[in-house]
Amino acid sequence: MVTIYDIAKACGCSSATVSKALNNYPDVNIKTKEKIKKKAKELGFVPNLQARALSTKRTWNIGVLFEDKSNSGLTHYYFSQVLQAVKEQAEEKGYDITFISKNLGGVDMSYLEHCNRRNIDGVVIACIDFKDNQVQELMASKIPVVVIDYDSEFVSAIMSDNVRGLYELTSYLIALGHRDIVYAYGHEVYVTEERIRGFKKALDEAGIPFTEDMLVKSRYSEKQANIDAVEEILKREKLPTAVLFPDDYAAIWGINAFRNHGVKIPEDISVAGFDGVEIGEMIFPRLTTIKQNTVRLGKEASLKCIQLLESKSKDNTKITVGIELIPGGTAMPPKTQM
Amino acid sequence: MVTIYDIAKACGCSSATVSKALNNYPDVNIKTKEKIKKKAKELGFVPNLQARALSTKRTWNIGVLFEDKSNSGLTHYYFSQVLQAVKEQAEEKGYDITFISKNLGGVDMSYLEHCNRRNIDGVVIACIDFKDNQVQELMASKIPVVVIDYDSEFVSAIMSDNVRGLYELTSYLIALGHRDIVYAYGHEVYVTEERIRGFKKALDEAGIPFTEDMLVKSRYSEKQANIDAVEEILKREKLPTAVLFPDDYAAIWGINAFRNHGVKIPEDISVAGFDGVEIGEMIFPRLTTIKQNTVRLGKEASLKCIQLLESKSKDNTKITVGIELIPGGTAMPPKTQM
DNA sequence: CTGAAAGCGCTAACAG
DNA sequence: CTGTTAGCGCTTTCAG
Repeated sequence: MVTIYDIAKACGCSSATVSKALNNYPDVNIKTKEKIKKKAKELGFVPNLQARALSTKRTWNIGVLFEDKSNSGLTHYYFSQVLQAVKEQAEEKGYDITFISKNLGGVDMSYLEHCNRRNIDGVVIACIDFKDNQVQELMASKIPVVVIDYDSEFVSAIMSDNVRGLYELTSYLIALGHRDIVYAYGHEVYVTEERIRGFKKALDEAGIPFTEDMLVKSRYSEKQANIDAVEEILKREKLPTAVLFPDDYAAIWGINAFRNHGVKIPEDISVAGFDGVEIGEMIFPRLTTIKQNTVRLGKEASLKCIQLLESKSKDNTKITVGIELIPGGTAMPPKTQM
Repeated sequence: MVTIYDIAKACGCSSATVSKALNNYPDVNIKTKEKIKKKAKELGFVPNLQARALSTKRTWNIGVLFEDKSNSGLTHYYFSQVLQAVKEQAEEKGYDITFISKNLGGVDMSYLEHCNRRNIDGVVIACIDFKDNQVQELMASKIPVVVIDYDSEFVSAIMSDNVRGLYELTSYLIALGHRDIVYAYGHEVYVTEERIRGFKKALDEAGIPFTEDMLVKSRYSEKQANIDAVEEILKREKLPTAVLFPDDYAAIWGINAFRNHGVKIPEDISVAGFDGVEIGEMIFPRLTTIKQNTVRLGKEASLKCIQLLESKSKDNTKITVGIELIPGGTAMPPKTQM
């Protein structure tokens, strides 16, 4: 391993000058600077980030906290896209990503402790359960934090326009002629509340009275929970003409469950998802859904996090990212059975 | 931030003793050890890994190099599963993951340089293009390296039994009665060569003469390339009765392409994929495929990497992980048209 | 413009 | 069993 001392020796100057030259400080003779840089390249010098971090208190590392209840981790159809965007944007700015987890190495350790051990410069949080004590602890810490799809007084947040998402989707179905719509909603978290709000708003505007049976409890990203939801719905005397699922993944299994019971989609029941991930395009007919802008969500989160950590501050800026309705073949006008 | 000096002061001992106590060295009085540990917890001490790394030359960080030609990154249906397993296993052993990339922060930087900057302890490589100079450079470096699905004299490798995968899949189709089988193969890399070998072996054993038109060039994980492959096949005078695609993702778009041309799957043509990821279950009928054991691949890679880095060595152990045939509704006996 | 020196937080001989 | 000391590699005053 070649250090700045090796370069200093080779150039006949001090390590301080080498450091300054390599970091492009202005107060170093242009000639010596060039000489040092040349020599550094020649010797194959690679700066040691640990050493640098020790003296600068900057690791150029951004923590990413992502845990979902279904435990899909990196394989999550929706979040993997967001994470990819977070990562790409961070890398573009020179930061590496470190996943924050509990129980590292069998020792259990809080998220905050993990962050502090690694001295990450900031954290992006995208998880389902923001009520988790450890997540709260992290948000309340001195570390710059950006959350995705959560609303808090204390941290910066990037969010999808969830209210509008469900509002547009529901309005679209209503426009198709549906009135008996069921929303199989996901885990009871902030995002879900927002979506339910959008759902009700659309009904309200269309003059359709909201009744409790329009809401069925389900779960995000969980196959069985959605199959169960379908079975519950099928027990009803009067079936709805449209069912909205928590996400695209859920919708696909929901559709399959309906079909296994002989219910035709979209002929008998219209179905829609949420997220707009590629699996919605793989099935036939294409899934009607709301596309979330995962790339923007991720990039904005990274950028905001970097902005915060570079100014060593925290704030509670909110950035809302738009959504887009994607009509597909799974939602059609209801059969006129009158 | 509380340091070992703070603890030392509070306990009336030296920092050296604190360090030893906290690291469970045997040569420290059990009483003082307990006192120190208690005090450390009390003060909320969190060790600084950068500082430790600087003196121990161990960062407890494993690099993960993953680049595929389709640039899907973390959103790759197959690799995200492998990565998740690598990550989980690494974390269980106390290691964090760092993604290795080129062009960090706009500056272009080789994979090796990225590794050296971060002083990662070892690397797991799972990429398509092992011929890449930078990948080769990394494999040839002093850093312990484990590759997934590649064969090299110089590094340890974990691989799926690709030969057997295509052998079993092809044999299965032959057993169903197919003789006119086309393999739309992916990028021309090691894994592909292996699979083609398995394909030919199966034909050979069944006494079916191999002809060049049984092979069609396609690409892994790329929608358009596989649609193109389908279109090329459809131009033929005599259609095959079965088509094998590079992976499940490819197979799904292949099936859709066939259907868009009025070709019924599996009635007119049988189709199979490779990988065994969940999307194969989402479509109807379920995709016939070969399931790769992504969890084992990932875990073994992590474990091997850790074993190497802990012994500060490199070797060229090969571990082969089995595959499993998953019959699905996309492959049926061919229509008897005689 | 250059360099000496101290320090970031921790570990690792080596004495005692 | 405990403490002194010298680094690990880099940055950062502060003199010169």
